[in-house]
Amino acid sequence: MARPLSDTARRALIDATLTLIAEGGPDRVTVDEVARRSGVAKTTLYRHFDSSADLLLTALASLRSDIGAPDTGSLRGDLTEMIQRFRHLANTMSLRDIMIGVLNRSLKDDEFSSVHQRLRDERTNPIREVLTRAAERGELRTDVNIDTAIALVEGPFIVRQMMDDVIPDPDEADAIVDLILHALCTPR
Amino acid sequence: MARPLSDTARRALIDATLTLIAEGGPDRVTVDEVARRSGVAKTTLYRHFDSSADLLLTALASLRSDIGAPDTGSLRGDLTEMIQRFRHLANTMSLRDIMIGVLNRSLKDDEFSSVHQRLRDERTNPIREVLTRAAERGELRTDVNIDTAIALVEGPFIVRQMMDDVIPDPDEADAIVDLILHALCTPR
DNA sequence: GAATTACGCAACGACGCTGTAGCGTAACGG
DNA sequence: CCGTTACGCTACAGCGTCGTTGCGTAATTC
Repeated sequence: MARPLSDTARRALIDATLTLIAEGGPDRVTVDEVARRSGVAKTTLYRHFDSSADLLLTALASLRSDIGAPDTGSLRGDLTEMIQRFRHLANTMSLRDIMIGVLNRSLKDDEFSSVHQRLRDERTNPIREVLTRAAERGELRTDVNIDTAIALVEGPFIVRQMMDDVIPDPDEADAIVDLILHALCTPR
Repeated sequence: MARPLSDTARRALIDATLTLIAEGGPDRVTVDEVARRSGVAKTTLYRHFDSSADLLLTALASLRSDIGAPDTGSLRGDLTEMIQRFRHLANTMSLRDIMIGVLNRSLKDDEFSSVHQRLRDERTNPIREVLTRAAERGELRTDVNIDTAIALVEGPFIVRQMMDDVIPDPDEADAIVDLILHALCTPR
């Protein structure tokens, strides 16, 4: 009948939430802080979202960490390009805090498991794609399982980022790629 | 002069804390629950420990996740054995919850960073050891950097455990080891 | 055996956070 | 232009957790 929920307010809320997430992961998001930063009253926040979790999950749903699958013509080229994009993404937001925060919440809340799953897919799908193309080109040995190969590719980078809080520099990335290619490719 | 702090109470507290940690990670540890399970009064808990964090850190300090470095004579044998031990450890306690929980706390508390660091060392040191021995035996290519190799070895398992919540079964483990050996070893 | 002090218990205060109530104001739809 | 309803504000209730207080009891040291 009368005044509808303002889309501006909704966006401001989600934007503020995303900013907080990007700064330090989900744990840094509190309704008071979101309200303060967005300039939207807390009461209004609850008119737009059922709960703190609802807001957080909605914001996370619009958090794109997609890295895409390049097609340079060689597996080495594709991997190097993907690592480059990954480095850029990790410099844009505190990817580590986000992953750890989401992971931690997913221990207790299935809704967050889905978010984690989606983030995981956005990371592995491009790897699967470039590996599949490499296989079609005959670059890969025929006895390698694709899922195992994916774990081998992303593993070292996940470990360096999550465990050591270090994003491999280009040199180290090249060294890792070398090892990966040795593992996966037909000897020539 | 008179009655000293009871070592029995202290142990009961730490044991209860460790049990809770093993069950579901640090987040499951609350002073009330520790007091309840240990049968020790909460007031007594605070006579033994400065704070909840103090108790938790003390308990974590006595949490051994050491996996040791086997010496079977071959890199393949060593890795397979280590994976076996890892599987056993992960079945004994909720290793994933612990790692994630510690990691999450380490985002905000440096004391937990040290714990994470120690757990990390207990995991990587054995790998370093078996890799070094493999290098001495001439199994490894001479151009592989040891730290890069470590990341390559543990990466796939960390990913499978932390991200997928799956502990590789022996078959998958073997497949991963095959890839690792292809990456690291001299072609023969 | 006496002095000292840890222990258990129950209750409570403090803190950070989520979510709500009441009310005046202003924006939007008919 | 009028009715409806979102909005902002302030204050507050609720919840889970940590940490404390006061007190009676019992263990341990000298």
